Amino acid sequence: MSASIVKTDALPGPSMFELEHFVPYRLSVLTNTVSEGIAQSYRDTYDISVTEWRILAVLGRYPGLTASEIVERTAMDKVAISRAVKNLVERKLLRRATDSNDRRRIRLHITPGRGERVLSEVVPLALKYEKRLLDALNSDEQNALHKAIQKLQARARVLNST
Amino acid sequence: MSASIVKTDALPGPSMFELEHFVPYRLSVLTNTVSEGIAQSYRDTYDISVTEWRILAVLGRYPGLTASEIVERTAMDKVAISRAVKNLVERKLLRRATDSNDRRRIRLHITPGRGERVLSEVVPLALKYEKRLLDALNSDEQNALHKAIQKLQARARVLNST
DNA sequence: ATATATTAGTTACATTTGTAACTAATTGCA
DNA sequence: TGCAATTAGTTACAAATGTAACTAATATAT
Repeated sequence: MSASIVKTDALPGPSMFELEHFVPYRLSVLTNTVSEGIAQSYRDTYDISVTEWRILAVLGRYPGLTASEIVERTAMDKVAISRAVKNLVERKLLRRATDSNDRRRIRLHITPGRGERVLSEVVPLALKYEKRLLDALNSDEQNALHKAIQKLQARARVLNST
Repeated sequence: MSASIVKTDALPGPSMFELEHFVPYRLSVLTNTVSEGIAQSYRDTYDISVTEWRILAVLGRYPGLTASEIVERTAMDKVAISRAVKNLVERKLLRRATDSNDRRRIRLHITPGRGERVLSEVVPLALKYEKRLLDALNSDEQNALHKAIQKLQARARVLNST
């Protein structure tokens, strides 16, 4: 242990600012920690990125969505989705089907084989992580969290659009 | 508006999963929205990345930290910090000073000129965004949020380490 | 005292991500 | 009809990020 002593006080005034108390920063650190933890739980066994996992998850619930519809639903970037879909199709986790009414659109489905299997195995892992995470909060605290996320998300959208 | 009707129901069972209700996902979307909003508020005027802004903020509060000490405090990557510091030094927002007791270490200080000025202008922007964001919550809800973030962060750290 | 291990920070390279330009199909409207 | 504008998705290139190897300085152990 070295003897580095650090001055921990600085000028008061307008530039006084504690990053560790700054909510956007704390949210960012928390999100990164959680994402990293969940990715850990499936990355080694299945070889899936966060984007890929989200696409599988949303297509599991809403089969036949197009890439654009996934964009609308998930706030992910359309290029990111294009790339992830390409990869998932190559690995036979997804199947493409051109929409016969509008041949620009490509409907996406999880393959009955590999796709369904991977999804059915990864979903429980994700839910288990979420459960163990939320177990840190009692029921009231969980409700408060849900409400806070919902309200902050709505507010942030408004702030950014103006 | 085209006539694309989408099946919105899927098989029940273990793979049934609603991404939009999944807390890690909701946290991620919220964090991205908020980060984007704050970055917007200073990116155009000052030319600063999120990492650079965090380094300035923490050095404003704790002058003379080394890069490693910033790593410990901020959960940012040491390579990211090295690069950002290099950039900030080139732009004369930071000054390097080799520690005379341990010449591996480089103490970092915000420059009295440009550095202090940029920090003193960006801090209020960030705080203003935070305030407008948190105004979506009443005082009780804000306290609940703080508590939730703190507890979840602690839990996530534990989950990831095991 | 000297060899070995550790620590701070940087650099090089590969991978990922973002932005903009592009192709193909469809729509709107003159 | 036919031609401009829009939409879906991809591709190409640039910028950002991550991983690992590296240099320099210090600490440790024999």
